[in-house]
Amino acid sequence: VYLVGRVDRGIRRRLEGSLEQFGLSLSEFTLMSILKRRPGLSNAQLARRSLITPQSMFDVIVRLEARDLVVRDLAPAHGRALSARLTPAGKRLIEKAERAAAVLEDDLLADLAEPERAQLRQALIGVVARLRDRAPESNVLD
Amino acid sequence: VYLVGRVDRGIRRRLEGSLEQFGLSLSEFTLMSILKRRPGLSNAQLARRSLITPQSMFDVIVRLEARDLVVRDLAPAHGRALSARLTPAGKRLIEKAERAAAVLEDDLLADLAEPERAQLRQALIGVVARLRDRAPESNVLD
DNA sequence: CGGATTTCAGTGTGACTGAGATAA
DNA sequence: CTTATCTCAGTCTCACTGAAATCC
Repeated sequence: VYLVGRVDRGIRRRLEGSLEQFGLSLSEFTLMSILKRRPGLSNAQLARRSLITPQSMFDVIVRLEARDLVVRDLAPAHGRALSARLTPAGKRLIEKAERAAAVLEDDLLADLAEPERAQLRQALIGVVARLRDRAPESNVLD
Repeated sequence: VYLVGRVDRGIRRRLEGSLEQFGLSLSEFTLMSILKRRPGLSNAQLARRSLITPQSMFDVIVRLEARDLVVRDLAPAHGRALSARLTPAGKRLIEKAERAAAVLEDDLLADLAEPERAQLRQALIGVVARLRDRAPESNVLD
């Protein structure tokens, strides 16, 4: 249980150090990284995906919007929901940042061969799924 | 990379909720859990093990000391270092808290059979080791 | 003196809860 | 009316940096 905590704190410090050259915090990096793969998600959807509250996610989005790395427009036919996506500048920045992150990840996983890496990834994805299942307001569709 | 972050945030919320019945924060729980297995470690040693600064660890220890869950005495022949250990009350409390944590962990790993669990554990331990290697002041001996 | 440790003090980020406005 | 969203405001815990004192 707290092995995950230690790994997270360690990665956090390392990755934060590596991301500051891009002016990105870890939460900003994470958000942009999700948005790159799933453009068009709303704030509420992003929050559920990341297992944080919509209010917390909102802070992150606002900061990135102010820097013109993210834009939002009204989601097609869906209440007040705002659909978020990366701007061209945002895309360029996340590409560079992800390359730095990949270097770090590769270093941390140096002891593991490819099949084991995939297995680790799968195991973690499984745990995330379980965490979301058990969440107070689970919304599997997002 | 950020899979770990998501898992950690999810576990954090869940575990914090489950630990508050014991009046323990997650960092307090983690410290006591380490101390149970490795009694006699100093503040600086505990900090290195947990990948946080000695100042941060200090805050946690002070709180637990005030509640008589942890005591410290001068380490045998080693400068100013104070050797920390659990009090009987501390031992009783961590036993109960760990049982609650085990239930949660079991639930999260429900999809994985025992060999895969062991493999996941080993992979994470490997990453922690790598993180400590790369740390600014690595002290492998602790 | 130098290195490791403990301790005190101040800071700040990132998440949280609570409350209000708007839209289907 | 209910539900989901977005938004604003305030709070708080945790770890951080900086600095000082102590001990081989």
